[in-house]
Amino acid sequence: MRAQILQDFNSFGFQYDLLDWYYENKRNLPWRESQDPYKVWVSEIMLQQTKVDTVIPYFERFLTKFPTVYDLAKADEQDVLKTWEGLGYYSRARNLQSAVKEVVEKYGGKIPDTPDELGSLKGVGPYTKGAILSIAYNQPEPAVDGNVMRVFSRVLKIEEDIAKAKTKKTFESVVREVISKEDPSSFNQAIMDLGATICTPTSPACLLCPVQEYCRAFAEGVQEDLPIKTKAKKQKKKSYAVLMIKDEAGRYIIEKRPDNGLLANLWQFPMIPLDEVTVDHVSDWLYKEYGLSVKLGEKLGDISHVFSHLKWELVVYAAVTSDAKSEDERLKFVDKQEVEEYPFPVSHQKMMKYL
DNA sequence: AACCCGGGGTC
DNA sequence: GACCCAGGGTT
Repeated sequence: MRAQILQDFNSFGFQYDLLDWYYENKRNLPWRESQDPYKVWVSEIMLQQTKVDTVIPYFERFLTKFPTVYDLAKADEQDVLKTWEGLGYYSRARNLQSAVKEVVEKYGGKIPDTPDELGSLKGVGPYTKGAILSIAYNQPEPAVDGNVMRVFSRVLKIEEDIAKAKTKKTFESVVREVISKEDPSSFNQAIMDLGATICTPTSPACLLCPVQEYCRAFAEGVQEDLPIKTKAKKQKKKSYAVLMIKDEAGRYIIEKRPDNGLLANLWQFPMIPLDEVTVDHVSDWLYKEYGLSVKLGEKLGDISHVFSHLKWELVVYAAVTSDAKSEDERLKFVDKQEVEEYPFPVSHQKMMKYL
């Protein structure tokens, strides 16, 4: 079945030309300055669903703040989230720290180099496991991500839907056969560089491609039609009133989000779901939920924020309270300067201009 | 297998 | 807007 796909495919020629190109053209990236498994790990987590250019400054800051597994293991989670602020998918940061703690406690600080041990760490799935084993430990393991599926769907003209889990397994077995056994680290990184710079999603630069002669899609002129991927559904809309509540001492009220689900453990200005109450009952809702007495002020603005699976429509209001504290554990009264010490989602950073 | 989980860049 | 990105966890 799988052998069929690779029938008449010149794996050795492909490897040679790909690696030859990579050694001459590889990108200089901060996590490529060594093969330190910790740096490779951090970079791979940050790069999940995130472009290289976005990651670079975060990676530099993160490594400065948490240079070793020991530094990250002992860090305060809020501090870790603050360093991750703006990067998105915040569970990545929490899972990473949790896994690093396990590495320190269970493996004496040495990052495992076996598929089973590595794959059992929180946040380390099939892709990241393969990436660390190949890039840091030179093992011929597949690391199949979007780039790999795009490149090989074209080179081998694979027309299965890459959104399906089964298709990903097909690519894993393909890579397992095609990967260079001499330099698997460079091979996997070469495919990623190729996918990012030449074999791009739209208008690939086939005329510059080092493996053009091996590409079945190019031979037939169908490279733009691959990979085949079913479309994502569009976002559900949710509306909230957001209150910038000021107390009589001039402090603002912020709220810690729950420790699971969307934007877990990040902070925000209190939000009132407008599918539950209308704007004129916002302070009633707030009193019921938090025991807080608030007087609604003027409207400050509208903010729209798109996530991968939902869309927030936020209406921001000023508000005042004569309460000076709250029994509710979630709430905190902080002055304007202090707000900056807490990790906020980007949607709420957009309202800081109203402070 | 389907859904949840961010944010930014591009066309 | 729609799509993409060095995916993983949960149900």
